[in-house]
Amino acid sequence: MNTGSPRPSPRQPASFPRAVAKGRAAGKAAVVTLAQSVTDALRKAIMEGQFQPDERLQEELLAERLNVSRTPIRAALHGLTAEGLVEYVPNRGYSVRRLDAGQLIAVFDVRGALEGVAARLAAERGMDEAAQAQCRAALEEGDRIVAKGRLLSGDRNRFSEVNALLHEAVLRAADNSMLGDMLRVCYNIPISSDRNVLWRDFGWLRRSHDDHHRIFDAICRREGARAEQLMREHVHSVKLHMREQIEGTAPAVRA
Amino acid sequence: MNTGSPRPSPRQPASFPRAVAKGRAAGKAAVVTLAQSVTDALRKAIMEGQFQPDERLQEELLAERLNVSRTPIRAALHGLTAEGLVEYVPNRGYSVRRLDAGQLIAVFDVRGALEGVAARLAAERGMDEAAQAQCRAALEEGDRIVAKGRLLSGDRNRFSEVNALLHEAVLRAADNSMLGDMLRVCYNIPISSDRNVLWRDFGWLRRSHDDHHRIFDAICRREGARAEQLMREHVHSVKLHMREQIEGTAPAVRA
DNA sequence: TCAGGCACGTTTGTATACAATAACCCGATC
DNA sequence: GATCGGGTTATTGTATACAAACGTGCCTGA
Repeated sequence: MNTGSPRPSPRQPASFPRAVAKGRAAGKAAVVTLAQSVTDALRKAIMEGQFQPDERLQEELLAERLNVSRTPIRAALHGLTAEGLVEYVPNRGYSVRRLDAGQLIAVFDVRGALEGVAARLAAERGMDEAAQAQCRAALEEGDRIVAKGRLLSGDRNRFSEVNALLHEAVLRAADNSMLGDMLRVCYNIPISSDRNVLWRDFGWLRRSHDDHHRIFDAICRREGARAEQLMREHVHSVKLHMREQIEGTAPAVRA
Repeated sequence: MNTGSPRPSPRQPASFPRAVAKGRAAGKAAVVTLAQSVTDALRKAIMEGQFQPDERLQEELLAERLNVSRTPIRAALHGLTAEGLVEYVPNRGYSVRRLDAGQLIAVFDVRGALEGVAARLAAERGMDEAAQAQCRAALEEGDRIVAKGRLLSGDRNRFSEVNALLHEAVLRAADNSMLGDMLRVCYNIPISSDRNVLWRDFGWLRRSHDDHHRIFDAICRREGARAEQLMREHVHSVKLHMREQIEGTAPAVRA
């Protein structure tokens, strides 16, 4: 191998919203390829609403902004299309997918069905010790939040995390990779993600937390049908809550 | 792992389209881009079993075989990864996804949930005239097949088509694009596709057809819960049937 | 004035060249 | 004899050049 020739490799860590972490510059080398970094960066940008719905995502423009070539951009857009965040028309390119309120709500029907099955499978298969421990810890954390009787400042985010931990534990216990893949798609829909639920109504939060307790109980008792039923109702209530929010606060849905 | 020679490429997929239809030369102009043609060709090849599970899909090799460059190949492989047909490891490339019997069966749990919701939504929303007509035509076709009292030669394929038409009509009536996307993924799993169900057991075929009648009836009566219940049981019976086949005929599942 | 068409520019689609990473082979060393 | 290390090779990752397709605006002609 000739090690003599100078190689101009003028790639700089670009900044889009942030820099696409490439190389092993910052901490973890978790991200292996540029295409993945770009995918993550774009996903984040879209989820954060940095692009308008229906806004065109021109390859060259994005490439320029992220200081990479069009190749990883294309790969990322392709992937995001599969994730449902982006739309694609042959010879016309990519654009941010617009989801009207109806479609958004419709996602919850899918989520309800999938998470319901996950709960049932978790109950039928049984949770291992680690998953049970994770659930118990999450539930206790939730208990502490609810016990305060009102919503303090940081509690919303913490309850979101608690919520995520529980659903994730159920999903893992279900041991069905396809289920996981599909639910990930649901979570990636910007607004339908639980992370975006405004846990501002304390009463509703408490009810939601109670759902969690009952779902965990059903799973531990190996009552599959009940677990499924509870989980579906749980997600359904999120759907209703979300619909209220959408219909109430008009411009909140810019997706 | 490598038994013998360092580069084992002794096994060539017997036949493979020598070249994908480039441009709009052949027949339909339905396919617009090469990448899509390649995706379709590869999907078909994988579904037909022209590649072994876990077999590596090397970009250059495929490019050579299909007479295109690596670029559309990469796009196709990326897409097929999202579809669940292909696995990807960074810096290692793509390979045909191996699904063990368990995972295969697990797909039906997902399908059951999704199609169940589709049936419920179809019932709640109501079917338009066109969809109803499609269903009626399909059901009558099925009636004719069942009326014969036994399975004639071409009937298996025709019943598969009837089956597909019905499920598709329900899906369209559900009017939930995400549901459609996800079910498409399920259908693409090689063996789990209904098209691969061996409709050899006439009694089972008749029962399946009867399910179809009842599901359609429930949808027409706008009985959402019943439609969902019936559809889930319908898919569940396919799952059981499939499991029997897998466990019975050993080598049928080379997955 | 308006319709049609042609030319141009922009943007995507594909091919190819090059860089980087991971597997492999072989030899050296403990 | 087994393991570690360097060098080699095969294969993927990225960049870039070029071709094709679509949209646009101007020009022409009736």
